[in-house]
Amino acid sequence: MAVKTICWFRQDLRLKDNPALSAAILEGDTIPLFILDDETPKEWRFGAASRWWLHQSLMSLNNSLDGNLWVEQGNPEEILTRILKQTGAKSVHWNRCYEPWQIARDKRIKKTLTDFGSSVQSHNGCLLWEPWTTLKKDGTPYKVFTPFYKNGLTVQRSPSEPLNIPSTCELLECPMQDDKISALNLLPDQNWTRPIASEWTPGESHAHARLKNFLKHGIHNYKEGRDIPDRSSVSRLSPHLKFGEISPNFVAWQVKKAADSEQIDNLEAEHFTRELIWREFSYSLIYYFPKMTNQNFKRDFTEFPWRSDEQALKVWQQGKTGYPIVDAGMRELWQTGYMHNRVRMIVASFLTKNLMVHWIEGARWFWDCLVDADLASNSCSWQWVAGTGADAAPYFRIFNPVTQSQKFDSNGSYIRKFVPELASVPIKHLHDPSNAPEAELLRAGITLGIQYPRAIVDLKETRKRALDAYRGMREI
DNA sequence: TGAAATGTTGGGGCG
DNA sequence: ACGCCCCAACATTTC
Repeated sequence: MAVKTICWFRQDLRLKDNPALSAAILEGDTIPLFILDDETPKEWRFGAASRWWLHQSLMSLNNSLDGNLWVEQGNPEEILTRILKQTGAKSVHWNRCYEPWQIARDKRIKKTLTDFGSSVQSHNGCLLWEPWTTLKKDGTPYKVFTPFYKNGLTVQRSPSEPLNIPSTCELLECPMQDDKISALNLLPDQNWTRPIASEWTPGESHAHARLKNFLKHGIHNYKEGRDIPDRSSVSRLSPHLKFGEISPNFVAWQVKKAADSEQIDNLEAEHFTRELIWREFSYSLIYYFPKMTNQNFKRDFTEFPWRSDEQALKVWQQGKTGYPIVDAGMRELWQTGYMHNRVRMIVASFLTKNLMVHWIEGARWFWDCLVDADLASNSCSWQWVAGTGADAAPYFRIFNPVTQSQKFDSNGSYIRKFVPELASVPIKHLHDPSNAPEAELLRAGITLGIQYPRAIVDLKETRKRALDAYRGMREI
């Protein structure tokens, strides 16, 4: 009788370049398993957009596996033990996860399964460089990005030839019904009005298509174009990476290949790779500083007088701040489950500095809305903007949403797309309608406070307020 | 992967 | 021709 083994899929919903899957298949008849984990801490359960994505991604994976994906919901420790018993499988493979609660969970499961007599092998399918390989010479983790990046490029492993989709895919037939994925209840209810589905197609093949398209078009102007929210110069691979529909190794490998063969410019390739390494840096940070997800990395911010302003938070969430670039970003997020990176920085600066609301509130809202919500990237990036993080922007670096808007959405097309009520406002006043002459707005069909809100705060005043608070905190 | 305040320079208008 | 002022353009400092 053939050896049976389990490949436990978690955040690696793909066949290509999947070390755990390849290892399992090499070992014997493989049971591809996904578990919707009951143990995920409540505050980090997926929001509706991510659940929608997960549903689609599982359907796609199941399809690639000829309908043989085993799908379960509950406590993975019990489920794995049960399946081992039930099938007589003798080993389990998975790709490592790095969130603090996942590490604790996996450690426990490994012990239980080993005690049970099964072998357990974990693999690296989610990162280029695992945290324990990126330490400084003195054995401590990097807290600054640039040295992390530079050292990494010279010392860490280069992307390796991606693993192929196992061709001799011996899968154990799944005994369950077809609607097992639907039974997870990941899809939203009837009131769902967000046009996420028209914006995105989850799944491994679309992840590959997106990368291919990016390497053909977007990357050629990446260095400049990545800051223009209305231009398609960014890869938009983030949700695919988050669910592991594509591996960072595969992405880095393709970029390197294209650069080596001079299909793309070296400089553009570097800038894009740099962003991939930011992701690695974030993973290293939460691995060594697991409290980053809930607490300021910089301890001197402990006493910072964040304002608890429910009303302001709500207005920000709804995209009704009266600053068009902020509102456009927040509405893009709500409607599409995504926000362009430049705009993420602008809205985050606005929330944490102009409104002086704690970054954790912003992180939670993003977590709820984003299809690419990733605990490491989300926590570290929020802390970066707020000035509380590792190698963060200094607190006094406060974005002016009007200036940023003029600079990066100079023709206003991003604003007009997501804040359609302002479509007829002439470009001269589009970035800051609250300071436009009443008559000009009226001609565009806008009365402030009716069709579009008046700015909720004064930029100059709130900037000063934030700086004073920052100074006050430092003097303690 | 800022912005505002302040400082410096240099050209042009003008008496 | 010269000094003076204005101010844009750029540089530096500060938050």
